[in-house]
Amino acid sequence: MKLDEAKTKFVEAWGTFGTNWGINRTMAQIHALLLVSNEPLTTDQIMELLDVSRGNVNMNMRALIDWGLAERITKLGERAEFFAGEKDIWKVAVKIIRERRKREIDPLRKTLRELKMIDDKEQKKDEYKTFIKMIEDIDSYAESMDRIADKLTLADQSWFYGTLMKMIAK
Amino acid sequence: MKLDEAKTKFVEAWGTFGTNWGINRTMAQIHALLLVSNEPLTTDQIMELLDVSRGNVNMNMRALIDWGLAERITKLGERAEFFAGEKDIWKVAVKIIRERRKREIDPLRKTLRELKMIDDKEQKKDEYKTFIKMIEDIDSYAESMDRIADKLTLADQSWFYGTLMKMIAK
DNA sequence: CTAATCTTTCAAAATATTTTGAAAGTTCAA
DNA sequence: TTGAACTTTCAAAATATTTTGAAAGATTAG
Repeated sequence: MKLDEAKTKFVEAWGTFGTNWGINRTMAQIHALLLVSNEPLTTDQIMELLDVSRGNVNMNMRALIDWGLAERITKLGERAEFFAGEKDIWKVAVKIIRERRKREIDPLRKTLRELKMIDDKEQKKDEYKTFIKMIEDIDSYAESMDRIADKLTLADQSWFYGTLMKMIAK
Repeated sequence: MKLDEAKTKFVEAWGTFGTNWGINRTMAQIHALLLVSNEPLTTDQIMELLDVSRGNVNMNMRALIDWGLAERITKLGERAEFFAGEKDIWKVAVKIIRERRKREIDPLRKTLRELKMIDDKEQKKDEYKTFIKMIEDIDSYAESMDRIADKLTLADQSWFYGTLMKMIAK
């Protein structure tokens, strides 16, 4: 396989994987494109390379910037904006974890807290106890995941690959 | 809030969260319904309670059984099949992790392996080195996640809440 | 065997999500 | 100012996913 071919395949594949973890295809493809590009790219270049519309690039670039996965670059003497991708895979991973946590864990825990507010008079029932036990089990698990996500997010790479992975080792 | 009200809210909420982690709404709602039901339910009961079609219940029940989140129950003297949900939240979590790993990590690593097969003559280029470095960084991170998922999946609850969480503790 | 009861399938319909593209908005050099 | 170059917005179109429901397939009691 040629290098360029591999890069193209990478962009396509990253787009597909993105959809598996809640990132839309174009957003993931733009991100992949920035990852394999040596130079920052303009909106027009991205439109051309991915064959998508201007609006699509614009919206998804904003999302990428919002996630911290891309940044705007202005070049002196150039009118158009350029975009560069975060190339440090560790940082990319941390940012993705952060967003997923925000979308997947936080709202879950919020809802669980609300569900615990049940009328006093019903609290004698066995059925109540079973229900609350389940809610609390879920929340306890969610809390653990939250802590793990937090730790991973703040940790540095060497703690992760060293200390943590040694502990996890088979 | 009344207990029944809370249960209904839980079913609705679980449906919404499901979609955030790649499970469709009905599948997650059926799962939630089984979680809050004291007795196993029939297809007709689920149709009635969730107000969805027979085909929908049937397809999503199969998926739940496939994931190991529900099981078929036959009652002596009853013609219809009943379904019960896995109530142990720890086991539920383990099964969800297993499926997500299968969908999110395995195919990624497979693709990355394929992308490394680049023509010899291009391997001198700096551009090649940068690309391969990135692919390997991603794979190394994916491998770590894979190991963590594996460990979590095989671990027992006490190791998770005890040993691991102590290590992660802030 | 037959009919009643229950389960499964899948093409078509409904719904949800993503993408387009043209118009409006902004910025800046002249 | 003006207008060229660029960015943003968002309603409508395209696409993807989920759901329906009726028909076909199984199973069992009689």
